[in-house]
Order: sequence, then structure tokens, then C-alpha cells
Amino acid sequence: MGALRTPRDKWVEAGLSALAEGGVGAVRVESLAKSLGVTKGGFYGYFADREALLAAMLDAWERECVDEVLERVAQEPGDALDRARLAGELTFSDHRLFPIDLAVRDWARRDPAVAQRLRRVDNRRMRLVREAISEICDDPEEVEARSMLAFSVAIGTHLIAVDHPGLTREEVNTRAAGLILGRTFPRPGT
Amino acid sequence: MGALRTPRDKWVEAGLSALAEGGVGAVRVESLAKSLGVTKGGFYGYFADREALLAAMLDAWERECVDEVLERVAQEPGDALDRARLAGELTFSDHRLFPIDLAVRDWARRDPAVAQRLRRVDNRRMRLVREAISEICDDPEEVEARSMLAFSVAIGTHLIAVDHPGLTREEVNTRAAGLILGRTFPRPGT
Amino acid sequence: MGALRTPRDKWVEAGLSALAEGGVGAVRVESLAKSLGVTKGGFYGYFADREALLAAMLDAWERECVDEVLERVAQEPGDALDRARLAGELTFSDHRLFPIDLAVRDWARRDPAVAQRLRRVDNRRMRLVREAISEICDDPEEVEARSMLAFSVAIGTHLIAVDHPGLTREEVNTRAAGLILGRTFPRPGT
Amino acid sequence: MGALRTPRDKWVEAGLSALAEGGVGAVRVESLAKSLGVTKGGFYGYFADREALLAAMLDAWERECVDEVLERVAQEPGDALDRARLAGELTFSDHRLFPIDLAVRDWARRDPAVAQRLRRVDNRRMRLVREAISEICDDPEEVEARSMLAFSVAIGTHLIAVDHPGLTREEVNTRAAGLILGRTFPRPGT
DNA sequence: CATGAATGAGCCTTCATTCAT
DNA sequence: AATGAATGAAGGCTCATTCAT
Repeated sequence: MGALRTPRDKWVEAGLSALAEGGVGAVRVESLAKSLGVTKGGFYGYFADREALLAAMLDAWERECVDEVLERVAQEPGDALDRARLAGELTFSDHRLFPIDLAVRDWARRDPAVAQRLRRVDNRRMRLVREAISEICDDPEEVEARSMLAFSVAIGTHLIAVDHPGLTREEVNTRAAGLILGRTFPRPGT
Repeated sequence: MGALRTPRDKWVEAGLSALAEGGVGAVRVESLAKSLGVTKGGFYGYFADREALLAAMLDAWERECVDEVLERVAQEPGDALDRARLAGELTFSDHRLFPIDLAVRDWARRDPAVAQRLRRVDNRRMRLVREAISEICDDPEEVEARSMLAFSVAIGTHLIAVDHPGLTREEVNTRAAGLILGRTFPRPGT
Repeated sequence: MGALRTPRDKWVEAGLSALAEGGVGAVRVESLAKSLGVTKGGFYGYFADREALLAAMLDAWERECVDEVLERVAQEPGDALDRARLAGELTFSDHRLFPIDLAVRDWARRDPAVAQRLRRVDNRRMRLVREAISEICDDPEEVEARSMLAFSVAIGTHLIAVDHPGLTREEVNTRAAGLILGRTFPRPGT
Repeated sequence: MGALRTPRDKWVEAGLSALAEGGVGAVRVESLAKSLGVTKGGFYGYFADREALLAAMLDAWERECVDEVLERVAQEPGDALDRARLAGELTFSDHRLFPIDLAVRDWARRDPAVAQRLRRVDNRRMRLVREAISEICDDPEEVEARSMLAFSVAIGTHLIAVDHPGLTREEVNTRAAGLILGRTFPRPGT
């Protein structure tokens, strides 16, 4: 795959790296050129302008972070829950992908076009979560609530900076997942 | 209050607005000056440089978004749960404050000093949530997990772009809150 | 004397210090104000503008570095040579005065008015040297040449950055003075 | 030669001209650009920043004012005295080079790195003078003193602003040179 | 008078963009 | 296509200067 990447793809990839590390503002033609070892002039052979690169980055992101993940997940044996878990891991635990996701989310707050795209992406992901939760829960409203909880923790754990005295974040998350899935979730007071 | 603000405070406030709308990168001396109707030169009578403004903004943010909220909440009648709910509303539903919170969170991913401050802030907030959840749940680990769920949804609802067919986001959140607090939470499968 | 200095004089004095340390370019109203512990606004109560300060500095310099030195030297017992030597010491060995002298010399290369003033000052000083050399030498042309040598070394020793293997700069200068005054000056080859 | 200069060299050359005319403070990217008929933005294609230009200027200065002069002098027929005289003329009578020399000397008083470089340069020049004087004088200490006199006059004549009634500066200098070289230097009083 | 506040010009630097080669 | 060179707009910062209080 690396061998097949066109020079254009390299710009996109470098752009996504810059986005992940520093946000949209860090996606600068000049610094990308430096990181690719070429001169910035060449950029305009592939893209009309910076906006065009940004758009291409968004395309690549959707393809790599959603299309590919969903395709791979579809081929996975197991039930809907396993599939959702795998998708979650692929998306939110990947050290390359997740920072891009957060950066896009931040970007979406400022750019309606990006917001719209994020909505499409999040909806596609959410469908997977819903299907999984539906297997353990019948009430559609509750499915929605539990799905939202799952999605929120997946993102929140990377954004919230609290310490958990005596526990690791992982332990807290595992416990939270248990609650969401209702397995180890004793009704308080019971 | 507006009349008592020193011109220095106005720069800080304008800075926070810019931060909320466009992220740290949008906090530009020149554009703040324009929004204040003064020239940029005057800025340096109040701040050594842009960094100094950024630091002052962080101070103001912590004071206004945490200190003041916590003080006000402490004077509130009601139990820990009511207090946490009020704090959550003051923090995450305020149209001025919440965008700042998100922007700081993004900023923290790139600046360790900001990350450290966010940690302090989030820990102070989390304490409130923990106390509330503790009233309905004894197991400390589960308290932690439920608290993390609560915190995550509070933030996630502003960052996640999914549609809920047939439901409003509010309804989903209410349902999610119910689950977290264990009141309306029928164990799935029961 | 210090107690009698007017605030205006303090600006002039601070200006001369800045001039000595950093050249004319370093004479900035703002930094002088800081070094005086006042605000720069007050400056314009004493001077029309920066140019006026610069002019006052030149006046003060001529008064302190030439008038006062010459007055003091005139009261000194001894012959013309002793007087010239004293004047040289007062002028070119003073840690406060000499850097100002060099800075004025540099300034004079860029500003004709300063050059004219430096000419007046140097001529007054030169008269002293000439009188001294005249006591040991009759030929007016040679007096002029020796005087020029004396003046040049006095300045050159502060500007020339050579090392003298096995000798200190002081020793070299003493020897040079001897040559100029013709006392220890064996004709080479004799 | 002019035709072969790279654009980078043009910046260096313009920088040296500005230095000669107005001191380091006058070496401003914007004004150099104007004098070259280009926009300042292009500057940063050749230099990281103003400091880098200043360093390149110092390099060029040392090459042109010392290396080249010394090379040319080395090829000259005649004795050490002739060589030193030629070097002196090339260095201190050149209308382009000498103002640069003075400006560097002033700059060196404020910048230790420049001072160190000036020391290297002056030492290399002084070696030439010493060799010349050594041909007419055996005592090493006296050689040093006479060399210092020679160096001082070469510089002093450009810095000292005195009038010589009935004589031109040239005549005075010629006479001073005679004294230093001991040819026409009758012991005073003899 | 001196201060606080502001102005405006000027400087250094960055960066998207263009263009001839 | 890619490079070298340049442009122009913008942003950070400094400073002389003005002015109301």
C-alpha cells in the first residue's frame, strides 16, 4: 500500500498527520513540504489551493477511518456486540486515527461543511453501536441512551483529564462498559 | 459589572470569546484589538506579549468557570445530587462558558501547561460528581465508573454529531442520566 | 551635585548612559523612562521630542567631558605635559566618560551636526596636546604629527582588538607614549 | 563579478552597505529589500532570519577585507614594509571597506561574538605590521609599540576630527608615518 | 507635572500563492 | 511535474508621540 501511494496521497497523509498533531491550523503547505522533503511550489500541481487539500484530507479520513473500518468489521465473525467492540477499538484506540478524529471534531465546530461530514460519519458509526446494544436491550429509547453513553465514554476518556484515586482509567472504563452493557450493572440499592 | 471591567479585563474577555469561537489560533492581538475598537499597540500596555494574555485567559477561565461555579453551588440548598446537577448546568449548558471549555480541552492536547491546568479543573469538578453519585451508590469503583459516564455525556453531547431517529438529543440525554443515576434503569433483559 | 540634579538632568544622564552602552540607537524614551522609574509620558514635559534630548545630551557631554576637564586641568600645577597627561587620563581612562566618547564618534559619522560638534571638542583637546608636545619639540609639523600619534593611541587602544604576546596592553601603551614623547626613543638602527 | 553574484550575495552586500552607512541598527530587512528592488518576503528564502544575514555579512567581511587583502599582498613584490603599506592602503583607504571596518568595530563593543571575530581579524592584520616594523627595529617590545602606533593612526585618522592649521591631514599622517618608521624621526632635543 | 491609555508607523517573520524555468 | 524566486497579506512586537485627567 505504501508503495502504491501517489505523491498526491503523500500530501494528504502528511496533512492528516499535521491535523492530528496540531489541528487544522497546523496544516500548512510550507511545513508539509518540509516534512515531505520537497518544495512547496510542487503542492499546486496536485491541489488548487490549501482548501482543496483540506477537502481531500476529509475524504481520505472518511475512507480510512470509517469505510475501511466498517468493511473490516463486517467480515468479522461474532455477533453485533463483537463487531461494535472491534470497530470501537479500531477507531478510538488507534494511535494514528484517534487524534485525527478529535481534531476533526474540533474543526467541525468551526466549519459547517466539516460538521456535516462528521455527522455522516458519526451516524454510520452509531448504527453499529445501536445494533450491538439492541441485542441486549429492547426498548429503542434505552438503546439510544445506552449507545450515546458508549459513544460518549469512547471519546470522553481521551478528553477528560481527571485522576481516579486507586484506579486506572482502563479499570474505570471497563467498569463503565459493564454498566452500559448491563451485565455487571446491579441496580443501585438492590 | 461591565462598567467595572478594566480595559485589561476587556482584552481577556475578548480573548476568551475568540478562543471559544476559533480556538487558540484565533486569539490574535490584532483581531482582538479590532473587536475592541482600539489599535493593537495598546495591547502591550497590559500584557508583555500574546503568551501573557493566554495565561491571563486561563486564569480568568478557571476563576469564572470553576471557582465561581463551585462557590455558587456550595450555597445552594439541596443534596449533593442537586448541587452536581446545578454545577453541570452552569458549566456545560452555558452558551458562553461551554465553548470555552471545549476549546481549552483542544488546546490542552497541544500544550502541557494547559493540560495540567485542565487536569486540576476537571478534578475539582469530578469531586462534585463523585459526591453526588456516592449518595446513590456505595461501591467506590462503581461510583467512579458512573461519574465518568456522567462527565463523558456532558461533554460528548456537544461533540458527537449523531441523529436520534424519533428522539431529540435532550430526550436521549435525560434517559442516559436516568441510567447513570440508576433510578429508571431497568436491568436489561429483566 | 547629585542632589541638585533636576529631573531634566536625570533624563540627560540616563540618555548618556544608554548612549555609552548601546549607541544612539539605544537612546529610547521608553527604556530611559523605565530606567528612571517613571512613565515615558513625562518625558515630553522636558523635551519637545527625542531629538531635543539628543541635543541636550550633546551639550551635557561637551560640558562635562571637555569644559570641566579643561577647567580642572587648568588649575593643576605642573607643566603643559602634566596637564595634557591629566586631561588624557580624565578623558580616556574614565569608565563612564570614555564609552560616551566612542559612541559620539560613531554617531558623528552619521550626523553632520554631531560631527561638527565633535570637531570643536577634538580641536579643544588637541590644543592641550599640542602645547604639551611643543615643550619637547620645536618643529610645528612634527608637533602636529606627534600630537596626532598621541591622540590616535588614546583612542585606538580602546578600539583595536589585538593581542600582544608577552606584553600587556598597558606596557605597550607606556612604550608607545615613550616613543611619542621621544624620551626612551632610540632612533632605530642607532 | 556583479553578474555572477547570486541573489543571496546581493543581500549580503546590501547589508554591508547599510552597515557601513548606518551601523548594525540600519541593517533592516525591509530597507535592504527596498534598496534591492524586491519585497522583504523573499529575504527568508535565503536566510533563516536577520541574525543569519548578520552572520553572513561578518563572514563576507572577513573574507573580503582580510583573506583577499592578505592573499593579494602576499603576491606583491617588495619587502615586508611594502606589503604592510599596501595592506594598510587596501584596508583603510578603500572607500567601501573602511566604513565597514569602523562599523564592525562599533558593533564589536556591543556583541561579544563580533568582538571575538574582530580580534581574530585585527591579530591577522597586526602580524603584517609587526613583520614590517621588525625590519627596522630589533627590540620586540618596541616593535609592538611602533606597530600599535601605526595601527592606531590608521584608524584614528578616520575618527579624530581635529584641524591642523596650515597642514592637511595627509601631510600630518605622512609625517607621523615617518616618525613611526624612524626614518625622519630626530630625537627631540638632539 | 506626571500618569494611563492609546495611536500609528515600522520592523521581523510566516505563509499561501504565483510563475518562469 | 518540481524548483527557485518572489509577492503580498497578515501577525507579533517596539517605540515615539499625543492627550485627557
